[in-house]
Amino acid sequence: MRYYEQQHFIEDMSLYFEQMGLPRMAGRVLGVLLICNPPAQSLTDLCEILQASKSSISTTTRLLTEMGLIERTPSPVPRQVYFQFKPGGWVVFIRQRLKLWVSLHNIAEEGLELLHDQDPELRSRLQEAHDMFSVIEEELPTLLDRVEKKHGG
Amino acid sequence: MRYYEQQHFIEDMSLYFEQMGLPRMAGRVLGVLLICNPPAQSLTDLCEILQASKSSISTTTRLLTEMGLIERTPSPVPRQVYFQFKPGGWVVFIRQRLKLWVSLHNIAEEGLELLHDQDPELRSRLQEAHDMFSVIEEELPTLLDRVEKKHGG
DNA sequence: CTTTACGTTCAGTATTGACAGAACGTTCAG
DNA sequence: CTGAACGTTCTGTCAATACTGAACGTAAAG
Repeated sequence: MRYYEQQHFIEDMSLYFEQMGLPRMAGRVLGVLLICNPPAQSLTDLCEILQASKSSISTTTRLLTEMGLIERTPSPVPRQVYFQFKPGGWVVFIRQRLKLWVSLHNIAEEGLELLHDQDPELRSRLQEAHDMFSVIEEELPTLLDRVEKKHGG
Repeated sequence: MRYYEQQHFIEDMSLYFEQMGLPRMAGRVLGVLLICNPPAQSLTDLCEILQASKSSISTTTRLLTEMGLIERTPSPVPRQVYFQFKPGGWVVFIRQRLKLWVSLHNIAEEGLELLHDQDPELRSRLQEAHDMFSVIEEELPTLLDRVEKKHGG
């Protein structure tokens, strides 16, 4: 029976989201939408599959939509909202996380201003962060563009 | 007065850690250890500066030590434990976060196994994740090595 | 026009986890 | 040997938040 393996996958996604500081339910919903067949599921379907309330599924789908990981699809049934994984969603997702990473870039600058008249040895603590995120901020987007093109083309 | 700007910096670090799904206190302690002079502070000092309890500072320093962001230093005073920012800590930190990112790589593989007999169109949802993290996992470490050498050498 | 099914939003509940306080062990000073 | 200062660990408490249930609005069906 494949059911338990599917459940396991969904649980892993849940755990992943938790470690990223995101709601577990978002991981579970995304987990379903990554392995389900057909790929589009209605909100009611998701409630059924995950044994969760309409409200939590509704708010979760909204979150995932804002994150660019899922999208609404034309519904085959009137009055039902269908969702599916959004192609290219992973790149958007990582771009957002990257943005979070490099926000430390600004904080490091803020700190360096505080230490502007201090010994370079003291400033190195923050200089290190500043330099690293400069490199990452510069290089990673092009790296992601490469991935994007590979998939899109 | 520079006090308020320092407080602002510490609060920004706190917020940053929160967004990364880490304890705020860890951000605050690190914030202090990034701008303090002298760079090494005792646990008692940190309690004083942050107006926090010994217990929370103690657990937080342990966490930050495990994360490779701070380290204990030889104490100038007996029976007191001194901490400072650990040179190269930022790279270690990002390496750990990267590890978290690419753990999705394994989850994607797990999912692809579930869909091994399915249509490629269905598998593309996970294939996209798998490919992206492959690239990141391959390229980012060398990028970080570059940063490390720049600073270390 | 009425009823029903669906999704959204709001208020309430439960759970998680961050932090404080207390108790303990250890080490230095007197 | 006694006492005090320090750090760690354990337990309890409080706050944040994820999730549920109920009320509401809406649109289709009969």
